[in-house]
Amino acid sequence: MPPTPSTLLDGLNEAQQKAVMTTEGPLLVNAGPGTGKTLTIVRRIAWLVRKGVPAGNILAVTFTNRAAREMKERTDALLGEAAAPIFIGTFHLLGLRILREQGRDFTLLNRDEQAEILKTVVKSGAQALQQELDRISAYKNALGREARPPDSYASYQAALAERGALDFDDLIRLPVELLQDEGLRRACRERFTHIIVDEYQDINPVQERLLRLLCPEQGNLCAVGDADQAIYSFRGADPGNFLDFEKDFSGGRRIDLVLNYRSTATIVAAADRVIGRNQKRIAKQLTPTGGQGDPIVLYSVPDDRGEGAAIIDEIELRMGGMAHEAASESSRLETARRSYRFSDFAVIYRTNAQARALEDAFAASGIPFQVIGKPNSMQRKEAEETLAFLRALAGTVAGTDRAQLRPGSPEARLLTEADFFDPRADAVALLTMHMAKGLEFPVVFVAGCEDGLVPCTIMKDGIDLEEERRLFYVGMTRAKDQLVLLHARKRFLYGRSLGQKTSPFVREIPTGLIESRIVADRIKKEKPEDKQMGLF
DNA sequence: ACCATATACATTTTT
DNA sequence: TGTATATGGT
Repeated sequence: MPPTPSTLLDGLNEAQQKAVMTTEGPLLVNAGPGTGKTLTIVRRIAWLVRKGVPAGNILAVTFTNRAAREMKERTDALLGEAAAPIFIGTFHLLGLRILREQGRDFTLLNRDEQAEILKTVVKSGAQALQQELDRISAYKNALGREARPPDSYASYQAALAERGALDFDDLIRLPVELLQDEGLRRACRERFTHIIVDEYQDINPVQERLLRLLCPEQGNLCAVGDADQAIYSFRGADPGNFLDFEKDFSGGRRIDLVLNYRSTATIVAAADRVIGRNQKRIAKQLTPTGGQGDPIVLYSVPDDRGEGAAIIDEIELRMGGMAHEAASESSRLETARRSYRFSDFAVIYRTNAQARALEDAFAASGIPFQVIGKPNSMQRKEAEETLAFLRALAGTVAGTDRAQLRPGSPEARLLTEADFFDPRADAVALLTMHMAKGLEFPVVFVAGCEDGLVPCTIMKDGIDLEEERRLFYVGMTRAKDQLVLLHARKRFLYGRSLGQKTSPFVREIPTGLIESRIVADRIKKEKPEDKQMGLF
């Protein structure tokens, strides 16, 4: 029995209900971390259908396949067959569909193929090629805001055209060009009468333009997101679109989702205090619904090896290591008394370079772990082959329920490694703060909480301090039960010694919410046998 | 074509 | 400090 409109509001708080029921006109849903954003979007879609909006008129766009898939599965679960005509997908899939429907035929290039083609028109090393590709991408996404295209631009574009090829950026850029045609624009606007955009704070100028073309001035555009989690401006995303939404869409409404269902009150209070320091934001007070929980733990460790050791110690303690049970003071903690799986833990860091020392520590401990991120060049070929196979498989499987996907087709090419990541694998996740967005874990370790790394100023000065703070905020708010911050008093990174001071962001957390633990420097002349014994 | 050695240089990256 | 590319030799 399909749910009636009233059951679609069940279990939602007042703000969520409003976000579901405010179906006409521009609407900004300002949704803090853990506030039930996806639930709200899915109920809104179902609500629209139950209110009589033809399912084919609904457009829901996201940035990642993962988010799109989750949204699609949950919508299907609510609506069943009736959900089929709803477009739920990434910006790139939307662009691809528009191009296909307009009769455009093309092959879609992946990054390596782009580099191959660029290599035919400019002579430079692999690294320089990658940089040039980045510049080309930035230019395309800036939509002419950038004054001059990079030197190779014209010849690169000519080389693409010669081969009838498009790159990922073209999937958004070209539809924007096509939609300059008034007839097509009108047709699209009639088709998509209700638009929902997830992670709106991360849209770039071309994506914004595309939305403007698809949606009339006072149209039913529902922008969902959180300016406090805007972490991709270095890539051309413009959080100003989110902040200025109410100005840009006059008569638009705003609904704040502030009730956090994910984290303990301690974690919410700490994160809220930290992010409150930012100026460029829509102030909202994130409010916990859960219990107080344990204090945030701040470890001060001698160096990066000590950091790995402390993390492993804490994990073993929670996995019921008998050796720790009686000895450790930590067994008093609430989180120490619960039972965990390895996949309940995540180690989050600012730079990939930090992963190595942590990997070594995990490898030595025997705790299963997986580093989520870029494969190195050695693994890359292998990964690419596996990926091609999986894409082909996905093509045949998906092809059975929808004609949306053939092996090797451009649509299959939109799938990435992350889309085949098996979340059931019971292993500790090691990942960057960027990769962690949208995920949650019962226990989160944030490694490298030192000045220079959080915020990350070692590479470049003139960083965006507020974006760095948002990153740390994203990291903190991934934790459900327990947040553990680690600060190495000494760290070697890129051949430089750094990390004497604790991260200034950590110092913004009220002291009452933090419990400090200091691991002393190792005694200089420790016998090697003792160290070995200590591992077992 | 290959291997050894020099040297430059280093974040984050949804598709 | 490491890696990845550039170079110079064979």
